[in-house]
Amino acid sequence: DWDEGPFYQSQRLALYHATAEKLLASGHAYYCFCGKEQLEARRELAAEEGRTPKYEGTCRCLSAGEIERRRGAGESAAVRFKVPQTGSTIVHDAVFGDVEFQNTELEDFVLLRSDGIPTYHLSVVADDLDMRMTHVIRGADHLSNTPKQILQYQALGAAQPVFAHVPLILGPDKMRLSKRHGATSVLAYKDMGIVPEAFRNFLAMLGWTPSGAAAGREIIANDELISLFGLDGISRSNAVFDNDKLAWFNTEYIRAYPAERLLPLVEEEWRRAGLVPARSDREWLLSTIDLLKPRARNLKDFAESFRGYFSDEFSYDPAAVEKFLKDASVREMLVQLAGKYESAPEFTEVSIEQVLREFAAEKSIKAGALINGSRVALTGQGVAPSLFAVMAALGRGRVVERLRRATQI
RNA sequence: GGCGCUAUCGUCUAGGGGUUAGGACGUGAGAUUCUCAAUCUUAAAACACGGGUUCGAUUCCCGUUAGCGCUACCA
Repeated sequence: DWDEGPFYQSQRLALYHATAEKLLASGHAYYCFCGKEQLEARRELAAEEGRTPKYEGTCRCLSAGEIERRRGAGESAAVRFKVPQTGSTIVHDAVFGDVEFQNTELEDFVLLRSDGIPTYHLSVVADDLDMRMTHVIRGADHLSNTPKQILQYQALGAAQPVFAHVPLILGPDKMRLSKRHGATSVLAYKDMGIVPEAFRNFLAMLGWTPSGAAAGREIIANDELISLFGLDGISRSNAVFDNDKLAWFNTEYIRAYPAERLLPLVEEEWRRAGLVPARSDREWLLSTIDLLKPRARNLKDFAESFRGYFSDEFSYDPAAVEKFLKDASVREMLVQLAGKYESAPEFTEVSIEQVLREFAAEKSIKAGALINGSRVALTGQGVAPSLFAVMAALGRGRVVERLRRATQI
C-alpha cells in the first residue's frame, strides 16, 4: 500500500533545475549544443563504421566564454553529465550482488533536455534524494542504468540508497510481458474477475520464495505476505507469467473467502454485467454464494455460469441441454415433476429428494436421469452443486416454474 | 555490435560436492456417481552443452550456446 502521493514531475521542475545547477557548478555536468539531427547522423555513421554509437563529447570541453556567448545568443542547450573517462562504477545490489560497469562503457548522458524537462536519469536521483528514499526496488531492466545514477549520487556527495533489482515478468512466449499478451495493468486483472488478494499472492510467488517456517507454502495471504516478504528470497532469473496458476490461486481464494467477504466483489460483477438479483435479502445471497463458491473459478462465474441462481434471465448451455435434456420423455416428466412439487406439503432439501426419488420409482426411470435433466432445466448448466440444495436455494416457486418450461427449452 | 544479467520437469520453484533431485500449477490415468470446473488416488515430466577442480559434479571455476536487459534530448 502507499501512504502519499501521487507526485507530478511537471510540478517539481525547480528541484530538477537546482540539482542540474549543482552538477554544473561542481564541474560534473556541462552544456551541450549538439542538435538532434547532428547526433543522429553521428550515431548512424558510427554504426556503419562498426563503432559503438556513443556521444563523442563534442561539447565536453567548451570554454566558459564560448558557452556564455552561445547561451547569450539564445542557442538552446541540453545539460549532460560528465562521466569519468577511467575507472569503474560498482552497483551494490541487494539481489544481484556487486555488479561492475566500466565507466568507458557509459556515455555522457543527458540530464536536462534543451527544453528544460529533466530526463528520467536526473529526476529519479533528484526525487529519491529529496524524498530521502532508503531503498530503490525496481525491475532488473534498470540494473544497467544504475551506474548513471550512482555517478550522480557521488558527484552530489550524497549517500546511496539500497538498490534492489527484481527479475522481470515474461509473457508465455518468454518476451517481456506486454500489451500483446493481454494485460500489463493490475486493473486489467481485476476486470478479469481475479480477487485482488489472489493476484498479489500469485505475483509475490513470481521470483520470490518464502524461507523459514513458511518455506514451501504457496497460499500466503496479505498480512502474512507482508511480514514474510524480504529482499533475500528474491531470485535473479526472469519468470514466465502463468495464467493457469493465477486461475488456481483465484480459485483457492474464492473458496476460502467467507461469503460476507465475497459478496461485495460479486455485487461488483453483477453491476458490470447489468444483473439485478431477483432477491435482495442478504441472508439468502450469502447462503447461495456459499453454495456456489466451491465450484467457482473466477468472480465472473457469479454473473455468468451462475446467473440462473440469482436472476430469471439466464440462458441454457447448449452442450448441457444436448447431454441431459435430449430425451423428450425426460422433459415431459420434468413438467409432471413440477406438479408434484407444487402440491407437496413441504419444500425442504430432504422432502425435495424424497419427492423426486418416489416419482422416479413410479415412472421406473433412473433418478439420475431426472436429477441431471432438472439441473439443466433449473440452472441452464450441466455443472452445479448438489441438485436438492440447488432447488432449496431457488425456492419452490422458481423450481416449479422452470421445470414447467422444460419442454420449451 | 558493445556491456550486463540469467540458466533444475511445459510453467513457478526447493535443493545442494555423494539425494530415489522435493513441492506447486498444468497434463494423463483411475476411483466416486447426481453433474464436475468438486473430492481422493496415481503416473509421466528437469539439473542447456563442453572443459576443468575433485575420489566424486546438477551443485565450485572457465568457456560455449541460448534467453533476457541496457546501450535515446523514452521511462
